Amino acid sequence: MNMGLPPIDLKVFHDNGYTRQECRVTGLWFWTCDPDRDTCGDTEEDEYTFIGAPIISGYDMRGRELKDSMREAFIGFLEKRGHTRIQPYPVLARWRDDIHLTIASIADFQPHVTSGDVEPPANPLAISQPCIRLNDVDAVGRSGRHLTTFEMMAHHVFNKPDEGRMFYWMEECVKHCHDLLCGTFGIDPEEVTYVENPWSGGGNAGPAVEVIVGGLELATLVFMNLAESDDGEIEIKGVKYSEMPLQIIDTGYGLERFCWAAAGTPTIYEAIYPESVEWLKQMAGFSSERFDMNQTELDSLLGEMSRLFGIMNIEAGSDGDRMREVFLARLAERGHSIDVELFTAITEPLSRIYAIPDHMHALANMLGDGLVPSNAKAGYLARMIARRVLRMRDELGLNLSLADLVMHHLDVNYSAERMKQTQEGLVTILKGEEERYDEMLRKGNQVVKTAIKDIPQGVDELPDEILFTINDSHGIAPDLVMNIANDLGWKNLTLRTGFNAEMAERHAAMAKDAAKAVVAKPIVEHVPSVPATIPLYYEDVSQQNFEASVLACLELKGDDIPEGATHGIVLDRTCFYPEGGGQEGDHGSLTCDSASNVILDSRKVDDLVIHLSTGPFEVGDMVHGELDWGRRRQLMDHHTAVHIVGGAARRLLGPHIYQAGANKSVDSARLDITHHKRLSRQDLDEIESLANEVIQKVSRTEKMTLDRKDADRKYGFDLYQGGAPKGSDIRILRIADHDIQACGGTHHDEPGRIGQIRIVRSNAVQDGVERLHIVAGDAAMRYARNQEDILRDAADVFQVPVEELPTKASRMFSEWKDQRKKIESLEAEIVRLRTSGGGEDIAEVDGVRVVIMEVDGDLKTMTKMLKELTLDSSKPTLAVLGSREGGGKLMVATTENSIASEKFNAVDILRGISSHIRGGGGGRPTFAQGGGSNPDGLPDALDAAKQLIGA
RNA sequence: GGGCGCAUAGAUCAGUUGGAAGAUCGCUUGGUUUGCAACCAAGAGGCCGGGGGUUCAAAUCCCCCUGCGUCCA
Repeated sequence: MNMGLPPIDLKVFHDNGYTRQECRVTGLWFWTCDPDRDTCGDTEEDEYTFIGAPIISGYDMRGRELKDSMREAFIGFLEKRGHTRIQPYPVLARWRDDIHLTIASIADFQPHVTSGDVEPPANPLAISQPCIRLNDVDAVGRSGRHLTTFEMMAHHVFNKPDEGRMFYWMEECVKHCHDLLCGTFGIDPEEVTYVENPWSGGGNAGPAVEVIVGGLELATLVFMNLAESDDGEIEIKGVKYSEMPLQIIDTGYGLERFCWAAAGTPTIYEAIYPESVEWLKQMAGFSSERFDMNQTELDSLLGEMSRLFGIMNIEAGSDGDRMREVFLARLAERGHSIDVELFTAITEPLSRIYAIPDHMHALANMLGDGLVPSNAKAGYLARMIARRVLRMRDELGLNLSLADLVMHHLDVNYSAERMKQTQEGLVTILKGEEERYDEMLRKGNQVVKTAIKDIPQGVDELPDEILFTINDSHGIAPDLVMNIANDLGWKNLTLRTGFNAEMAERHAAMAKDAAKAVVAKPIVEHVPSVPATIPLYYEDVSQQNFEASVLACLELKGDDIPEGATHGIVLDRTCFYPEGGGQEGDHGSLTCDSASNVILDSRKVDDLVIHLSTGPFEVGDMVHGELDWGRRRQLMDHHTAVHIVGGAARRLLGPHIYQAGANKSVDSARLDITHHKRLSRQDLDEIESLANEVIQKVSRTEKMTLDRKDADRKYGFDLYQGGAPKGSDIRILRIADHDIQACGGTHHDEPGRIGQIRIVRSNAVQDGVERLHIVAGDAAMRYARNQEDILRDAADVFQVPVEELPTKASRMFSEWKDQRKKIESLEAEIVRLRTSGGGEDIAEVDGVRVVIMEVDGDLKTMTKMLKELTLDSSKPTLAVLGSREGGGKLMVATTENSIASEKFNAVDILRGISSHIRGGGGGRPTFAQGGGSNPDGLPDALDAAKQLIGA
């Protein structure tokens, strides 16, 4: 067995004088042409060499202009060498269902191209793909090099050696890279090391080369030719792999890092966002004078710090205090002796000034692609970024809104032609986010106040549970809680070292618990190996019956089987549409000479349609299939209507409207759309009107099947509203220019057949996703009739015409309220009358008025009576009331703070007498109440009370 | 996708182990003042989100629904 991978020994290395060495620090093998070098370049001993001394020359510009030239140089170089330029994909990975954001250029081609099912858009190709990665979001601004959003420049090759298609492999790939670095960019070859470091992930692996330039990893070249396999002959990190037919070159060149190496600025942020950094420094009053330095001294210090950060690994959650000590000690070794205060005073504001433009860029990328902020899924990521910006803005004391920040960013750093969202839409969304953030802070203050009000002001720590709950449930981070508590007077409070790391661990543990995915049980145990079912429903959507032969008859399994269905029938062809794309499966019947069965549902398993039948057929039977056409037509009404409503919503509300889910049943349809605020009835009316206009105006829907590559190119990724489809052929439904999407459902050829569309109501599925409830065709009429029935029934109750229902109902309601109040005051009056006189119920014991009587009424009425009796402090009273209602009720009360309450304990008296009604009870010493299950014992209970008290 | 929290007067929110529905602001009326602000006094204003359950007793405990918030993946 061949353990591991062979050395990467290429002609291009030898031709350029490179030799293979083992790194003294990491133990990795690497190639270098510097005779003195014994480290691979990416170690804690290899400092950046380009700070203040650009390693790539000829790029004096900064910011957007620098990025544009660098990108152009890269792609232009590859174009000259036979690569085709591909336009970047969106940062929202809508063609995938496993990730929200595009995290690498290769993500564009996963899973269909990398699996070999679909041809790449070009081969070999060159691209610069905007990516977003939020794993290291805490390090952004602090490390000098981390970014949440960056462009991954790449050349990709998809080889199929078995089919004789081998474009190029390692040798040519590394040569392209080396020629680019040392030729086009003029980098000194001694600064470049190639580190052998096999790559593995997601079931694939292969040899890989990390390209380190001046101590910074500028690129990675991955040669993916292995797939996980139990009897594989190559082992990497304990997993066995074998070669696969598709061999892919996946490279990644960090555009921003090239820019940094060409600019030689203290941090990467000054290279790519220089105007923003300057602007924010000004706005925040950050200048060298503030630290008693001149600009040169400050720059030199920052450069030194950046070099140090480059070799010290700052991990989120590591011990900040210790890290800082080591850092400051090493900084002092380099002639920059500063104390902790100065260090903090410089790095805290600066890290925010650096992070804000990066975060704004990520926001522009995400929202620009039409993302709507939300409390779940990808939308949450955008909200989190927006909140981080707002938080940093507040900490910097900037008098700027999120909208101000984004406008500045678009103006200075962004190429607006990339944006699908309008600038106006962007500003509206961000204004909404800022309002929400302000509201969260306001509420948070209140929450903290309530949570800590019983905690003594002298303590120095808050219970962990309080901090966890406030963070998780109210969005107030622990250190913000400290600030708020401090303002409220708890001056000694501090946050325990490592608390934030503990909280992160806790969240990680929770996420682990939640990871147990529920997999739906298959409805058949074994999928038979018979030819794929031919779908007649695509050729003619109005075909209602057909002849077919039975290929398999299966036993049905699982919980998800309709009542009465016993067998799954597989035919060679069918008009039964199987459940899919939110459209429910068809019903109907199958008949042959010897049997006739009802079909209760149709499902798709792999490429077979399974007819859920009430009985079996023999394999080989010729059957006649008959569709429940009323049901199917209604489903088509609803499915087609959903497309039309979605298109109408997009046209009226904006380009961020995207389908987040849909369901089409017989009674109604649901369409979930992404939108940043709740829809009003007026919004719904407008969408409804436009949808009905479309039905009238568009005479035919257009259906076509395209190769995925052509579909992507022609219509873009908005096609995949219904989710990421599988396979290489994409069925497309087009309703004029109104709506175009990939969809495998059945639709009317003529939209007019729907008749009418009504949007019944909307509700929020989650923040940022609005669910529209739609009825169309006959269902719309049934719905309208049903509504009218409800109205008529309600009107009959009030005995008024339907038109007068609202007036009548509101008058009845206010009368009911008035009368309720009147009854209350009358009850009080009765109590006053009953308790004011002398009578046999009233006695006096030791100067305390004692009232013992049986009354009518429930606990609430009795409570009022007791109030009347005992609230007057000039007449100290002990009252015992009993009622026969609900099994018998007893109440005992004394006048508070009087001789009555001193002499008598209401709870004791109640307990002493409640046995007579077989019950219990309790309360306070001055007010007790109880009940039982023996109303007839009430007189005895009251007599017992008299004896007990001595009245 | 998973977790947590909230819903009480027109507004903002308290409400302890289940046992008498509250505060502040606003509102109305009266007083004070040339007038306003301020102040004093009195008063009105509650299906405690909806539905079910447990209990002698639920704003409070349990379940479901609706609306809202928030954290994590």
